[in-house]
Amino acid sequence: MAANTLTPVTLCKALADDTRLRLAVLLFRYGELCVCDLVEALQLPQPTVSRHLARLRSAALVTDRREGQWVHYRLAEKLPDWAVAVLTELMTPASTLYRAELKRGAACC
Amino acid sequence: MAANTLTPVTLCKALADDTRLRLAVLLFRYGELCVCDLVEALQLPQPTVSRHLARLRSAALVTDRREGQWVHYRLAEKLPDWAVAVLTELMTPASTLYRAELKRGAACC
DNA sequence: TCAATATATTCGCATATCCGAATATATGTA
DNA sequence: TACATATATTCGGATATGCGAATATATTGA
Repeated sequence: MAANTLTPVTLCKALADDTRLRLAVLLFRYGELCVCDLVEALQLPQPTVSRHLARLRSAALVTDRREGQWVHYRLAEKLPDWAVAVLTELMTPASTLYRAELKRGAACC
Repeated sequence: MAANTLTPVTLCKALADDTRLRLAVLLFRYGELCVCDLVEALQLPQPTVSRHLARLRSAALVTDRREGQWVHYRLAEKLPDWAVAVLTELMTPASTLYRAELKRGAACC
């Protein structure tokens, strides 16, 4: 998957899936999270989460950072202002819909 | 295509295509437009435009109104606030990208 | 080096999406 | 009624997407 420039359509495609939007909600709210946190929060198979994270990464929406055996994901720092604004506007309705919460106590890393 | 409730993912899917985003930009900017205006503005085959308008309609993002032989489309009036906000934030980058303009003089209706 | 843990990738399949081409439907007018 | 214009739908094929299952890779620690 080639790294894309973030355009409005690229962003919409990236968020046009429940799993990826839930991931975006979690990263937006919690900042940086490792894959195991996200797997735990979404209650989905790890390969599924990894594949969707790869999509978000190839859309230039998130970046990853390896730290030992863990890989931490976060929203890209260089996101254009409009992208941050769109994400911000999506957060409230998406959060209401998904009620995604991290079980911080059960964190694996 | 069954009429959907507008959710964040539904909205993103609806806008996750260049043609549909361009249609949304035009309707956002100009209010109400007939299909022939949109066909002229986008320089795309009429069936293509109609199909994408149908997608926007089934996403509950636009409504149509027949007036004689013309069908006028506009953004739905009952859009949730968050959807209007998302659209608003997408307008500037999308307009810059597409530079979609209506040739009002050549309007067909 | 071997085993355990965390993460990513590949494969095969079902379904969705997009498009061009052709056709169907609706309205207005002669 | 017949024809022209505006719009919608259908069809067939190419490509994209999402998923479960299996497997590969990377890191850590014994």
